[in-house]
Formats: sequence, C-alpha cells, structure tokens
Amino acid sequence: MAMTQTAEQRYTKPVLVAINKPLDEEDSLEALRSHALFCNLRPKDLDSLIQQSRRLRLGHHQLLYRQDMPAHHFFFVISGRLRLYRLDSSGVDRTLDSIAPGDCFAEVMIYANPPRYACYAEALKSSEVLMIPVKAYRELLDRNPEYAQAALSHYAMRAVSRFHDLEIMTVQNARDRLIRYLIDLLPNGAEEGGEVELPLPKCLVASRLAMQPETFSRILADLKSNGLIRVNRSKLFISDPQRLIAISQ
Amino acid sequence: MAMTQTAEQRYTKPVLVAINKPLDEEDSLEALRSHALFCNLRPKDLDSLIQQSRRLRLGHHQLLYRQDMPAHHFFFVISGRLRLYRLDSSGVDRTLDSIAPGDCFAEVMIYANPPRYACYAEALKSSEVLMIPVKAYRELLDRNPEYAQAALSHYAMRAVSRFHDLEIMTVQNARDRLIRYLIDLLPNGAEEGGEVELPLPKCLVASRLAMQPETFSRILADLKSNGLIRVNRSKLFISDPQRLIAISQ
DNA sequence: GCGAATAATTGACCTAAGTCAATTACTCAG
DNA sequence: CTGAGTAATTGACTTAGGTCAATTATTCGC
Repeated sequence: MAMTQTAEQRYTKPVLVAINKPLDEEDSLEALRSHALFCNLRPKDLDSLIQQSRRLRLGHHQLLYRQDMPAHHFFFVISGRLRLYRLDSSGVDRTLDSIAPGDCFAEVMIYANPPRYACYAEALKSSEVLMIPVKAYRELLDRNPEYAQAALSHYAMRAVSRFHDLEIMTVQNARDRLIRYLIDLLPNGAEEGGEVELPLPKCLVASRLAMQPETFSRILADLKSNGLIRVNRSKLFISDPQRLIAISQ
Repeated sequence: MAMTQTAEQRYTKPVLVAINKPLDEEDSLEALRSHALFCNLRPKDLDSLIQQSRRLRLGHHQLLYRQDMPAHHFFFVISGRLRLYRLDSSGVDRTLDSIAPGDCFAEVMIYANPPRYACYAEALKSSEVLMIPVKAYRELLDRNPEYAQAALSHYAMRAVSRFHDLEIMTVQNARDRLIRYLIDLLPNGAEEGGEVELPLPKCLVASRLAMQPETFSRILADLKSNGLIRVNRSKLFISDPQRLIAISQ
C-alpha cells in the first residue's frame, strides 16, 4: 500500500471548489509579470488575461485537479506550494514535481491535444493560485504571434529540465540518486557549497527519488555522520559539493 | 564500471564527420513532410529549409554529438535508429531515449538558451539523418508566426510524454517498471494484446529502466514461464495486457 | 552468408534497500 | 500558542536485485 495516504483517501469530493478572490495585490502581479510566459505581453493583453482568470485559495492538502480531467485552465502559483503526482494502478501515489510561488504548472495544456491533465495537483499547504483559461492565453498567442517565441523558449527549458530529471532516475542506487538530487538543488552549479531547502517534505522527496522514506532518512543520517552535510529540518547545508559528487563514485 | 562500453571508450574522435549526400529520394521527403514540425510549412519554405540542411550517414555506433556541445542543428531520422544518452560522473552511460525513422530529436534546441546538447546521440546501427540548422528553422518561425502553433503542439506532446517516462521511473520495483514499459509499447492503450518490438537492444532497455541486463533477462524469463508473454528475439507477444497489469500489484 | 564483435542468458553469491514496527519530533491551521 | 495529525527516525529482519563469471546466441556490416 501507499506509504503516504493518497489524496484519494483524504478527499472524496471537492475539486476546484475554492474561494474566488479578486486579483488586486500588487506583489502578486509583479511575480506574474516577470514570468517567461507573461513578461513579453503588452500591459493591456496581460490585464485582459488576468481579467479572465480567477484567483483560488486552496486549503492544506486540497486537490486542485485530477489526472485525466479535461484541462480548461493552467495555473500560476501566487503563494504556498503544490505538488504534482500520479496514482499508479495499485493506488500508490508517485510525486513527480513540486511547484513554488512564481511558477506555472499545467501550462503544457495550452497546446496539448486532447487537453487533459497528465497528473493530480494538490496544495501541500494553504496556497493561492491564479487559474488562467487555456483558451484565453491561446487566443492571445493566435492574435499576437510574436508572443509565441516566449512560450516556445519556456517549453524548451521545461523539456531540458525534464530530461535531466529522467537522467537522475536512471541512476541505479538510492544514495547516488539522492546525492545528484541535492547537487541539483544547489543554485550555483555545485561549484561552491551552500544551504539548500528541500522543496517537499522528506517522505515526498523519497517518493520522487523512487525510494522509501526510511531509506531516505538512513542515507541522510549516513551522509551527516560522514561530515558531508549538516541537516536542519528541511534545510541541508552542503559544505563541499565536489566531495559529495566524488563519493557517488 | 559501465555495463556497456561507453561511446567515449569506443570512439575518441569523429563527431559530425560524415558523408554528405543530397536529399533527393522522394520517400524520405514524404516522411519529413508529415512530421508535426514540418507538415504546416508552405512548400517553398520547406524546400528552402531542406536546401540549408545536410544529409548525414552515420556508421554503427557512430557518435553524432556530445553532451554540452554547442547545438547549431537539430535532426530528423531518415533511416536506422539512434539513441540518446548521458554519461554520469563515473562514466556510466544512461540511455534516455531511442529515436526511430520519422522522428525528430534535439529539436528542443530551436528555442533553448544556451543552445547546448543536453545529451549524447549515437547511431545504434548505420543510419541516415537530416541535419537541420536551428537558425534556419527559427528564422522561418520568426518570419511566419503562424507556424509557431505546430511547434508548440509538438513541444507540448513531448512534455507530456517525458512526464510519463518520469512516472515509470518512480515505480520502485524492477518488474513493475518493466511491465509498465511493455504496456506503454502496446499501440492500442493496453486494451488488447499484441506484438511489440523493443526499440532498443535489451541491455539498453535495461539501462533506460534503471536495472541491470541480468535483472531484465530474469524478469522476462519469469514472465515467460508464467505464460504472460512470449519472447522472440526483440519481439514480445503480450496476449493479455490486463493480466500483466494486474500482477504488477 | 560469414565471422567477429556484442548481447543475452543463467547460476551462485551477497549487499542495498525494502518491510514492519515502535518511538519521537515536528507542522500547520486555528 | 497549542495539540492533533503527520512526518521522521531507528532497529531488526528479509528479499529484490546487483555483481561476478562463464556459456551460448545473435547481430550487423562486409
């Protein structure tokens, strides 16, 4: 059975039932404006898009959409944190990604055919998202073909990063997979050390890396006892990334 | 050490050193024309693109490009088969994808920034590819924004399929990962059985699925002895996909 | 079709990591 | 700030699957 209770078990009903709030605060708009998918839009086009969007507030563990649901919207995270996951045939939930404020998700639906969500999305804590109609964004691109380049660059980047995720998963042992994951979390390309924060609770990072939470915990304990990392809750301090890379053979 | 000799070990030099041949045969053009990235191009634009492209013939195991090489071209497979892989820090090679005739690869480079190949590409047997300048395709899109939609749809599809690959890799046991992989090879959504052909030699499928070739072989033998599949070289016959899915818990 | 190179299979053995279980620590929403 | 509900940790035990090795089968380019 699943090592975490699945969202299916937690919630039987409310999907996309959330409080509607006008998007007026300046700071949220600021983050949106600087996102690759929106930064090139003319102010009036962006305003019109926001006009057609709705702001949703999601509770802790609230399900936003289900896999295979028709996808009429994509999302921008204003605050909080979400995770994307799938349920396999035996109902075990498989975390695929976590989404932070300032990120978009399900944006691939803008041009997917058929438009159905490829996974589940749930809030990891209470969060706010902007729910943007796929149709509205797409029409914007159709009327303003010069906007397409930004979308293409964004998609290209996504593809490279998924490719990279896939590479990590072909690493065959759990410790090396975890080490690679940590190195990737470092902002400066593993040149120098630093503190990284796990984007997901440890048990979900474990799920992302195809290992049990117990294994994850034991590997961290081992790295810690070897002086390779220091652990403070969900924050890890990596003093010498090169040494960490070296021990992963 | 690597379970297959790495391309690095096989070849020390020749990258992109291949025979140049004019692209004139009608059948190759036909396959190209029907590809999502080209099917909407006006004949004169397609012709001009082909004019600027070169046809390469690659020998068995010949390396086409290296990871991190500046990417000035993307590729369309005319004949043969290629594989995409990465080398990890210890030099083990990790197969990420295989590419069949009629497919494009490295096409994400059209809009990537910086334009560097995200992996290695080598021919699995003698193959022919069309080498298309990224710049030429990009200019085509810039001058004809209506072409961008096809590219966007293509990228969106790619993204969904990579997401799906990633899901398989979070399945924790080798047998279930292999079963899921086989099911995905079936054309008709696992409704009815059929014959599937492995797109890669077994040892590379094993690498794709993060397991040893020995493990792969033992799992196949086990499925075979349970009457779940019949094996004939690289062709597998799956009579009852539902039963196969069922035993993967 | 040939033959060298590579891939696949199988067995024996062993280690990494999964499972079960019980305790402790931490979060988050109110 | 609090306390209920999760998440994390640790130990003991088991097993899936990795490793090494030796044999047989299959490709693919010529």
